[in-house]
Order: sequence, then structure tokens, then C-alpha cells
Amino acid sequence: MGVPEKPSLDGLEAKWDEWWEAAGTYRFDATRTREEIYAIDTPPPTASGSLHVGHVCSYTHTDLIARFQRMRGKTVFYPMGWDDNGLPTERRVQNYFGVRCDPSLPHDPHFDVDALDRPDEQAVAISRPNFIELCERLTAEDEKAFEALFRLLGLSVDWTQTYTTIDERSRRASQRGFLRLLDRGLAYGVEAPTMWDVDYQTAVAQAEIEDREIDGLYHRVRFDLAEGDGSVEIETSRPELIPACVALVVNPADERFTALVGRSVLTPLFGAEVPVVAHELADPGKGTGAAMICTFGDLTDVTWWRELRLPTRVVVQRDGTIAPPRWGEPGWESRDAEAARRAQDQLAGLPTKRARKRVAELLAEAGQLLGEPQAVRHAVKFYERGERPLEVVSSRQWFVKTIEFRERLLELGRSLHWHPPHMGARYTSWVEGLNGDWCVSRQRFFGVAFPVWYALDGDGVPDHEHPLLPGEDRLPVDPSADVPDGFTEGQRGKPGGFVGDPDVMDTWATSSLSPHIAGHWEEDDGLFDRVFPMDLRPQAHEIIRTWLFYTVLKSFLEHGTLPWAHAAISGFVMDPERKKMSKSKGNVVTPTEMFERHSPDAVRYWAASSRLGIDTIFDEQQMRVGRRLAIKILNASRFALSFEALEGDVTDPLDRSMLARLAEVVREATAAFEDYDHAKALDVAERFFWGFTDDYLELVKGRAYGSNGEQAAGSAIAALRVALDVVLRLFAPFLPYVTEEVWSWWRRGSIHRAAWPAIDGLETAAGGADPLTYEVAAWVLGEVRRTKALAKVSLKAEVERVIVADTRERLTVLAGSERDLREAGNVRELVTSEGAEPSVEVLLPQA
RNA sequence: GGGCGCUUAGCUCAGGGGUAGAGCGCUUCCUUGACGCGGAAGAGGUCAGAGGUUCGAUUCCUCUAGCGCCCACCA
Repeated sequence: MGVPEKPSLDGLEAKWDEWWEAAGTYRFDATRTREEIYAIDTPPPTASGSLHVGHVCSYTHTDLIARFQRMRGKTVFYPMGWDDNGLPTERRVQNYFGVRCDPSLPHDPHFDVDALDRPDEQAVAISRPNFIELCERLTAEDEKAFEALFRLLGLSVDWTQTYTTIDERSRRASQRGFLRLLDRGLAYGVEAPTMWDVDYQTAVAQAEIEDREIDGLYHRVRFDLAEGDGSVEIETSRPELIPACVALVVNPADERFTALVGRSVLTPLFGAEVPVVAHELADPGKGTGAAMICTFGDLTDVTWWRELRLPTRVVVQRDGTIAPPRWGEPGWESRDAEAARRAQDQLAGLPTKRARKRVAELLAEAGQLLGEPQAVRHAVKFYERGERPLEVVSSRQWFVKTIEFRERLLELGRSLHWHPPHMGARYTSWVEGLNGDWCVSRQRFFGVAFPVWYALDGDGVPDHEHPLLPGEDRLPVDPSADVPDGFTEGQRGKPGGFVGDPDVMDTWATSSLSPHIAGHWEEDDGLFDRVFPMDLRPQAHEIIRTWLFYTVLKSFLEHGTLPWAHAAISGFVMDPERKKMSKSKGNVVTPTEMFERHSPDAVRYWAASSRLGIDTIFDEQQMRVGRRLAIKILNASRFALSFEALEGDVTDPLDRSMLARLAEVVREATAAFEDYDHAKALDVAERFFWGFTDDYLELVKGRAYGSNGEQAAGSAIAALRVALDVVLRLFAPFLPYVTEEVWSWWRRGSIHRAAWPAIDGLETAAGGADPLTYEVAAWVLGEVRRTKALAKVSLKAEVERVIVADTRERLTVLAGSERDLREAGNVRELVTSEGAEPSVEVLLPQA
């Protein structure tokens, strides 16, 4: 191609992206063996959001590793997925098309959303398969935009390896995974109390729950003994649950209550006789030491209820309101059912928060409330997307066994290579804190359906104990549209017929199979066996407890192994005020803007200068530095390739010494990359490069022009070319565009398929030289420059004499570069003085 | 309440038992045979605080403080 007269960064992106695509530069080679493959479990970004600089940063980190591994000779399995499964997409489709999903509706094969008749602006109910079609249609647009942006960023993804988390392959993998767990008894369905969001009206898993501090009131309430005099006081922030109270609990070692254990008390207002029981989990230090057990106020209640085999009396309904009274019915016995009914009538239909206030008033009127309620701030559990506290609701859900494998899961966490290592602690603390099996069913619509139907008996009651399952060859199925073997569509919902399971899977049930989906599990065995277990999972730290944990769990349950060898955890991008950049905070910067202003190479430079696991400050200044580096590479390369004399053998001591130094740089950069420390690799390469242009190029350019004859010039030119070749390859993972551009001037093929620089070759070229010659020469030249700058004279200004004082060793090697040094510094005479403190005295002519 | 991480120049960050480092910003200078979308140089620091180990601590240990994050059963 030749060296251009005026090199520029403009237009490199379009040119090289097209070239790489046409040449298949980043195409995965499925014919290679496992040892020759580096497989990455790329995070699928959420399709209904938008990409911001945080994505740019973390995806760049992954790309650096991919490019390094590719240059080391690996064929890189670097797929891309789009996460279009789940609530964000569901809500977006509802708003965008004005529809809502009703899973009970049959699939309409002739459905046309554009022809929908919507006279009253009401959302139109459509079937789940039709709803999924709309989700796929809408997200396809986002996915195109995302791909364009990732291409611009220069990600070396193999764009023929893409998937979406709602596509057929993902649904098939999710359902297959579920059926296999079910078959082995590792997944099970059960009616049990679970955390429930009253607004979304769905069960949620522990991983989606977060604590939030809210204001509450402690109410001190008196429970009178059922027989004889006496009472027990308790404190509660949830008096509205008194009708659901089934026992009081105290610690067995708490002597204050020893005499009461085994006796009964009456619930205030409702007159239900409940026992006082003892359990280790009761904390003598909290409240009065005695607590109410309700069905269900929190997960501790569930534990007590289960372990103490207490009865159930549920008052909170699925929409978060208090149920109408049933006092007097079986299980709702009361000393005064009429009074209990009257009391609960005043609460029925109220949301818990309002019922709380009302109960407090009733308690006060009844004289059962002691003192004024005390204000407290306490942590309460919320669904991470929810607005009201979670309730514990009993419902039928699917679970995946987790708890019994806790020790094995902890072991697996320890054997995973975490980058940085301390991120492993988050996994450990999460697994140690798990309090139940993974609830994988959600009462939502857009998601992967459970491949399950239930036979209906003569009364139309589903038989949950014997689910009807499809063969794996039928997957994916939608039980709301497909029919179980041996039935006909006409039998749907009829006594003696069947119904489909209405729930969908937690999105993580799909995401946790990303290695399986990307690797075509059970569909292309050759491929899956070659890429799994994968080498790398890159991801953010906030989803260690979800995506990372569930992927480990699924891989362990299915294969007994870790899904990957390494986990690279990236930090957040913070704005200059140190707030996390996120769409909701309105402080996001669009990547496109940054690409236009600074170039993709420059943006990558900023991303690459931050290390894994560290939060990064968004810094445009750093992008300017990256741009400057890219431009410097263009110009220095052009210069280094511009000398007309013939390339010779590298014989000059300074040239050899520079190459010896470069060998050290390659060693350090390689070690850093192998240790997943890309920032250090960049730093090492960059440091060398700036010295190379400031010192080495200055020192040898006269000689390269021929000032000392052909052979001396030939040595310089050869060394320049070797060094440039190596430096470009060191920079290639970081600055793919500018390095490819320069490579194309004088080399064949793509630099991104070239070999990572080898130390051996450089050491051979250096002929056993020591880096010291280069170091001392650069030092003396720097001192000459400094003197001239301080004297405010041109760098070209002539120097009378330079006197260098140093050790014999350093003065000896200085002789090897004396001629270059005198020419570069325009120095008439160089004198040395052995033994003294190292110094350089620079004598300028008298003005 | 438990845990993890951070605290080094105005800013963003490296470093590591023995004169404290880089880039940016700032100031000054230079139109040098590639680079003004340049280049060179200068100023700038009790390495958060207190103890301890050591001949010597910014570095190792302990504690304290501040910041950030993760986890924790709502009495």
C-alpha cells in the first residue's frame, strides 16, 4: 500500500471494519482442537436499553483479552448475545404496540399488530406466542444498532456467532436444561411460601431481592394468657399480621420466659389461642425477647412455621391487601369469632400499610397497645425493581436445588480464577448466605415457558404431581399453544383434558446457560465439546450473585464442573462526581459522541488504562491522550519507514541495546496480559514507545539518513523496522485501527492475525547486547535537552562540550553511542569522568 | 451487625523495605530533516492518622477515621 504523505485517523473505522468482515479476520475456526481455542462467554447486553460508556469500557476489556489470545495463536470463540428476555422488553412491547399478553389465549397465526383494532385506546390482549413475536420484532431493531456500535468500537467478535436469549435456540436450551433437572429430581414443583411482589404479582428469587431502609414503628403489644392471669409482651413493626399469628416464640435459654413455654396466649383483637414455643432463632436481645410468628411476615416466620410444624392462617393476599375474615371456620378458631370478624372486617381490602395503622388504633382502643409506637428505621426486603416491600405468599412454584450443594458450590468458587482475586469473596459470601433453593418460576408472560402440562381430573383439577412432559425432540414448546402427547387441542382446559403450566422461567434460568446457548449444546456436539468449559467469563460485579452464580450452579448440576476457568470482573464507570453512570441518573454519555470526538482507538485507550474490578472515572482527557498516542504512532511509523538507505544487519551497539530493552518490554507486557492485567501491558508498551520516539529516533535519525555511511545507516534502519514491527503488535489489542493502518503500509495480512511478539527473535536481533547502552544514551540526551530548555534555546543549538561523570561500566557503554549522541545533541565534544556522582554537565557557547 | 476494597502531586492513577513515579492540568520555552490534532522542560507530595516490627516503613503488622461496595431473618 505504501506510506501516505499525510497520515490521518479519519475514516479508519469504516475502512477496516469492512476489510475485517470481508477477510473473516475474527472468524472462529471450529476445526481446531480444544487446546488451540480460547472461548469467551460474552455478556449479552439488555436489548431494550441503550449502550453507554460503561459497556464500552467493559467490552473493551474483554476484547483486549480476545485479541491478545488470538495473536498468541488461539482461535478465539467470541460470540455475542442479546438479552431480550424478561421484564424490560415485556414492558417496552406493551407500551410500544399497545398490547398485553394473556397466556390463556390461543396462538393466532394470522395475527397482524398493524391491523389491530383499538377503538378505546385499551391495550389489546394477545396470546403468548404472538406477544413473543412482537418482542422479537422490536428487539431486532435494537440489536442492529448495538452491533453497529460494537463494530465501531472495534470488538473482534465473530458476528456469525450470535444469539438472543428469547430465540428458539435459547428456549430449547432452557427447556432442555429444566427437563433434565426435573428428570434427576434436581428441579421440583411445590406449593410453598415464597417471596412475592404484590405489584408485579410474581414470585421472586433471593438474588433479585434487596434490602432498603424504611421508616417503621415498633408497637408493643400485650398477649394475655389463655388460662389464668398474666401476659406476654411482644414488639412488632407489623401489627396487621396479628390475625395471622399462630404462635409466640422465645429463646429456649431465655429464663424470663421459661415458665411460659408450652402455655397458650390469646391474640389481641382476634382471640385465637396460640402456643408459646421455644426456638434457637429467637433473639433474646431483640424487642422484648418474645416474638410473634405469623404466616407469613418474613422468612424467619417460614422457618419457625416449618420447623415447629405450626398451622397456617394467611391474611395477606397476593395483591398485598388483607383478606376478608374467616373467623369461626376450621383453622380460624377464636374465643370470640364475632369480635374477630368485626375487627378483620375493618382491615379487609386494605393494603398492609394502611391496615397497620388501623390495627394500631384498634389495639389502643382495646387497651392491648402499650405506650406510643416507637419510630425506627429498619431494613426491609424489596424486589429490586419493585416499589413496595415483598410479602411472603404461599403459591405453587418451581425450584432448582441449591442448598444441599452449598459446600460443592463454595469449592467451585474457590477453584475459579477471579480477576481481581478479591471478587471471589462476593461469591463466597453470597453462597454462604443462601437461605433456600432457587425459585425459577415467574408469574409473567414474556419469557421461556415451562415445558409442562397437567392432566385435569374429572372435576377439572390439575394433577401437579404427575406433570405431562414433552420429549426433547419437541423443544421448544409453548404449553399455551402446543398440546401434550396423547391429547388434542380441544381438550385444553376441559375436565379429563389438560392445561399448560402458565408460568415462565426466571430470565436467569436462560442466561445461566449462555455457554450452552452460544456453544450449541446438544445441537452441535463437536462445537460444544470444543468450547466448554470455556476459558473466560467477563462480567460486572453487581451480577456475581445472579448471572455468575447461576451459571456455576447450572454447569455444576449438569456437568459437575465449572463453566469456565477465569472470571474477569469489571468495575463501573463513574461520572466525575463519582456517581455510577446509569440511564436513570441522566448522566450517561453516548459512546457515538465519544467516537466522533476522539476516535474509537482513543476511547479504547481510555478503557484499557483502567484495570479489572476498579471503578473508572469517565475522563475525556484520557481519550485525548489516546488520540495523541494514535497520531504519534502514525507519524513515527511514517518517519521510521521513510529512510531510503538499504536495510542492513543490526550491528551498532545502540541499535542492539534498544532491541534488548524492547525484549524486556515484550516480556513484561506478555506477563501482564497473561495475568489479565491489560492496563499494565499498555503502560509498559506506551512507556517504551514514548522513549523510542523521544530518544532513540532522535539519536539515530542522522545516522539513518546516512551521516555515517551506508552500513551504519543500514543497522539503524533495520533496528527501526524490527522495533516498529514489534511495537505495532504490542499496541494492536489496544488500538486495532491505527495499528492495522500502519501495518498495511508495509506488511501483508492483518496485524490482528499476526503473532504476538516473541522474546527470542528480539534477543537474537539484539545479539546479546545489554539495554544499558540505550539507557545511558537516553539519559545523557535528556540532560542535554533539559539544559537547552532551561536556557531557553532551540534544541538544535550547538553545545560546546558535555562532561559525563559516572561509573566505569556506564561510561564504557556510553562510548558505543557517542557519535549518535553528539550528532543528535549537536555536541562538539564529549568528555567522561569516572567514579564521581553521576552527572551530566552541558556547556553551551557563551552568548 | 459481618465482610471486601480504597485513601500516594490540583485531577486520574501506577509503584513498592533504602534519593517518591506517570499522564493530565498549570507555568516556561521550541516553528527541531516524522508529528502544532506537535515537541521539550519546570514547579508541585509529612504516600489518610496513630502505634508496632526493622539499622531503616509510603511499602509489612495492628488499630482508628473517611469513602465506596457486597452480604445479613423486617421482633
